[in-house]
Amino acid sequence: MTAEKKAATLGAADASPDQDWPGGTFKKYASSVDVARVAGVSQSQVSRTFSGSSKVSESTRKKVLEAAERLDYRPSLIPRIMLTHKSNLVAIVVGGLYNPFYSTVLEEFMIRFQAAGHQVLLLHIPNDHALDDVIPKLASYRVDAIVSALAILSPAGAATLAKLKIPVIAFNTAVNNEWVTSVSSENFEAGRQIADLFIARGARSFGFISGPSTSPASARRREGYEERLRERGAGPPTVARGDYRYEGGFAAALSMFSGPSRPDALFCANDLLAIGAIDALRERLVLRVPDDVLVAGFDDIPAASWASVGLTTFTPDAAAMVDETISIVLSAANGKPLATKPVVVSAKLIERGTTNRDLRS
Amino acid sequence: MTAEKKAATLGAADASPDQDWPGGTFKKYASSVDVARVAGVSQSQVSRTFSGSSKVSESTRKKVLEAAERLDYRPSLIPRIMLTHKSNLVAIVVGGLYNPFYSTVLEEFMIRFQAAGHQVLLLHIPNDHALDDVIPKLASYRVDAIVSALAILSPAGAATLAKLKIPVIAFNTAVNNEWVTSVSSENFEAGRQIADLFIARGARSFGFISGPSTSPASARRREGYEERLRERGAGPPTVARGDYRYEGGFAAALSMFSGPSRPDALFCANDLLAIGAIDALRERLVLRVPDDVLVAGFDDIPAASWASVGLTTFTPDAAAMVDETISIVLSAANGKPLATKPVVVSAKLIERGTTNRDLRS
DNA sequence: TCCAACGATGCATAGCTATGCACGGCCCAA
DNA sequence: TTGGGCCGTGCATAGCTATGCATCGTTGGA
Repeated sequence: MTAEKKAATLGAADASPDQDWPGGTFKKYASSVDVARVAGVSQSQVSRTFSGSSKVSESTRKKVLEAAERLDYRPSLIPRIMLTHKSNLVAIVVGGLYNPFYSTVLEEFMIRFQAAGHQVLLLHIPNDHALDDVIPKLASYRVDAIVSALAILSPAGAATLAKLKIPVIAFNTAVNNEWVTSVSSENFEAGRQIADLFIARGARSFGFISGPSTSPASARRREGYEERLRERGAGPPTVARGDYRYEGGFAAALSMFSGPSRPDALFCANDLLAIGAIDALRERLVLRVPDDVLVAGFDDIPAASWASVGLTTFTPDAAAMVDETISIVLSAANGKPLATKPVVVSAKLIERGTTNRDLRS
Repeated sequence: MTAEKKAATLGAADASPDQDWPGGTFKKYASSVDVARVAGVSQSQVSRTFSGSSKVSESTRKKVLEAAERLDYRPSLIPRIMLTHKSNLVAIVVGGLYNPFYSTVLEEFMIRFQAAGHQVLLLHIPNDHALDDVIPKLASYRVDAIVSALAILSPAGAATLAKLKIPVIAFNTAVNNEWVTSVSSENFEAGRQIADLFIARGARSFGFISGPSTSPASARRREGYEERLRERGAGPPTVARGDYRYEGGFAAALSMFSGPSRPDALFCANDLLAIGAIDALRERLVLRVPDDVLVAGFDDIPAASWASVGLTTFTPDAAAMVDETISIVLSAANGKPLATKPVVVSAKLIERGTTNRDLRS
């Protein structure tokens, strides 16, 4: 028993690491040094055993693994982060999870990042003004990249993030600069497609329920919708503002249909708005969908395919968006700025019951 | 310019930290040493400036902050973790986010943990057999606590987690041992309450759609339901197995109502199952809810209060559950085992349209 | 005027792992 | 027998911050 150097040698007297230091510091985990002492080898060999290096003999490996087992040793990643300047941590910033679309995307992200050997640090931001509060934390944990799944990321917010000099991938937002790139679904084209579908179904007057005024995705969907309506010679849509939530769609539809112009086709900036609007039409205004009003949304959340809803909508190919994001993150190594153009993935129209009627017949 | 010790002195020649070392190592962030060099003070004073210690003069503080600004310096938390054995990281393990209840809870957690100065490491586990894969990661990142928001955590899984000697709080699961404690909603009592409600509404024959067979929450809800039915002299409920998803409720209701016994009151282990069942009844079997069948669920997800659904259900007081969990985590310091009994928070019955009919009239 | 007290500063070190380098032993070929 | 690889091992150090301790200069009180 050679316990001369340190007064307290962990594992020499007792195999349990739960003990107080003479100095008063509390030692929670066994270290590679402790394992080395118990196994009777050098710390180097412990490290090499766990890093899978070949430079360790079978007998040593066995001794090390036995000692590690006894001490419940698991190598810490923390020093490695210090040495390599890579934490393998990716931060995902989310605004709200009330929209199932974002839950789905978040789940997909987790699975993919974990498979790629990264861990996910999750941060919540009530509004993008609060971004400044979390910036220091992001930097302090030395995250390798930041994925912003905020519905809205203002240019100012993007600039704040860029100051960190950490690669940022913004989801569904058009901003991009040296450090921020974006991955979005095809919004403009979807707006055009739905206009064509409504017209093909015989609609004459049109409505649009938007997301928050600052949401670029909502704006693009509306622009495509309006452009195509104009091209086809239809009048401009009546517009009401929602907030991407069920209640917003409900209220917006109520006010829109109590006004002078009652559209017979209604495009909503996302599915939650659309479902809220449908409920307002059916349950409060006693209008039939699709017989009186055609309705379409965007996102293809699970509820859109419920039998009682059957909402026509767009599937944004979330898997492809996540794929693109991951590959950008993985290629953005060594702290160099991103050299990526904004990525746009297609959104596929899924027609269901809420547009399944020819209004002319 | 005294740059004798190190060949490459960051900030002495150039204020930008983006440069390659002669040694080849890439330096991504400025360190406190770099700041100290630029500010012309010792590293200690830089550290003290940022830790808010009072032992630093106004002039020094100013010089330090200026230099830090120029170098984009943000103190790293990594060395602190090494010194204190506390990472301020809390891992949240989730199984699936398809159930909006878990999204809501997760969001609540994030907000509360961030407010308490912790960061959230999010992990996804397809099934609790895969727990073993993430255990090493959890240990390697030295998380302070683990919150399991898995719908199901088997005793074996709990034992695996306990081996880590990290406090584990299991959500909605009854297991608990020296390292694992649980926070659940009142399930048994809810089952009893809904039996009383059904009987008060004049129901005669009863049904239950369960979650996965291994879910303790589902089992408890059923037990309370069956016990109270027995006490009130009603026959045992017809039971079908679902999987906590909409599709499972839909299929279970179809099969149950194509069988010999058609219940006129149906309790489902969660809201998604209930909504699936309602859609099957209304859209496929052309039965009316609540006129022909009363239906109730559990969780009070947002869709439960949609006008088109109006589902009678139980609100599990997620806020209280999160509160309890957080306080357990915060009190579980210094690697000591938990000394907490399982916590049970109440669930409040919310009656809506799907039970709003007296079947006798 | 002298000493105590205090405020500010710098030095040195802990904390843990990965890895370059040197060294010792061994085997094999010449 | 000898020398050149080669395998395995240990030593020493980088990486960054917090903090106990010693030092130094200053101020205030006796």
